[in-house]
Amino acid sequence: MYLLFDCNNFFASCEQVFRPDWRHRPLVVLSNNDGCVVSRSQEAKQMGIAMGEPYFKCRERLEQAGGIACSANFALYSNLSDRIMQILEESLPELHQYSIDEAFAIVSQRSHCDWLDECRKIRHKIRRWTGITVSVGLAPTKTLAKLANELAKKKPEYKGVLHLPADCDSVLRRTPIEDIWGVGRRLAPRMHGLGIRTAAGLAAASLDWLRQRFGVHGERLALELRGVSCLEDEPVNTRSQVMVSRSLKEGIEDETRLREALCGFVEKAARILRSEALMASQVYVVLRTSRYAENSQLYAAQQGCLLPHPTDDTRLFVKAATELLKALYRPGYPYRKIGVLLADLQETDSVQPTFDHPQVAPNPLMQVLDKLQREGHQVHFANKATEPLWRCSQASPCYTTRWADIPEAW
DNA sequence: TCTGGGGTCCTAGGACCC
DNA sequence: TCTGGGGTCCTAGGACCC
Repeated sequence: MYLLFDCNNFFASCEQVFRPDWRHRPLVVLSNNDGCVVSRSQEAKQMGIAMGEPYFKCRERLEQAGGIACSANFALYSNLSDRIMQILEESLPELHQYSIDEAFAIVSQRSHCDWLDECRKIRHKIRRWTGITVSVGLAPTKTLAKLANELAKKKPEYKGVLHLPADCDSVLRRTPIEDIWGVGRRLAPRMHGLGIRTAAGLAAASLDWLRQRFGVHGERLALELRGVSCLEDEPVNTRSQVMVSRSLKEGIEDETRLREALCGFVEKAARILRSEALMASQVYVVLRTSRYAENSQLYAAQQGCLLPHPTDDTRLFVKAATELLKALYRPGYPYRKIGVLLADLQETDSVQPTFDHPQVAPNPLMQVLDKLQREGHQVHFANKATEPLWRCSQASPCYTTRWADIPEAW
């Protein structure tokens, strides 16, 4: 059986933990550049503010309702996430974190009633210890556990915990197809067109027919809904790419300013790479104007290159990225997004030496640089932009990760 | 005026191999 | 005139997720 723990309104809830005066009010957390709504309190949801909605479209409504908007504060969210995951790990035999705010546990042996009871206790503990409310779904497959979790969140009568057995046809009949995990904005209309409107309809469809039209993905969806588990248990533990990119607050045409922004992103990406003891042998640069620009002002391009050998040296990445930007850059466009992707990652330990590069080891200069930065020293490559080029107007303090920001109680 | 960032997996098609 | 069969690897693009 799978147990899925998922935090309610996670980013919004994190903000409310340290601001009791923000509870029971419409609150939204904004994406980078204060562009889109990425998390909403219950009250904001009730106002009809949609997930992913551009902030400028709901700003006035929110302000009129006395609501609050915060810029995303990932230092805070990651830290609270770590605390919650730690509680789960201590309480459960096999846990796989799936995202910043959810984790699957795989359990067996005891009855689902025992586990329901256990989940209620864990839920209570997380609430007491972190201030965050989680919902729990229990089911024989991950897809059903997702559905159980959604229902546990929405329907107060379940009090945050729900078990769905393999034969839950009556529930599936009431579940629209677009509410199923793995059915997105493309698949849903296609399925509707073929007469599949509910989860029950999908579960009942012929596997061969689904395979033909939707590939292995469609077949797996149906099996999972029937209670036959067919998704991977083991998450891929080493990532395959590191990306750092931002939308810029204003269109930038100047190549030098773009390069400075890019170099800052390369530096950050390389630091992430080293913090996970990885090396990369491919570098990509992406550059684009606003997606919403008129055709004559629209430009989007991406180009990559292969490095002579896997490395974790920021200087080599900067050199490659700078050359790629030179190749991609076309004058006359107001660029709104730039970023770097490090790919073809390998664990430093398992990189093969070659005749040209017999010594594979973390770059010592980079190690020193990382150490200095960890200690709070400001040491950077001189080609990096010094002013942030994106907006982040109203981030909350880092209550749990920065000494100066620790809240006072009196 | 204003529209995020960072991932994964699958598939089809091309290049190449014996 | 007639031109196989069975593979692997890589990449781009499309779909999904939070």
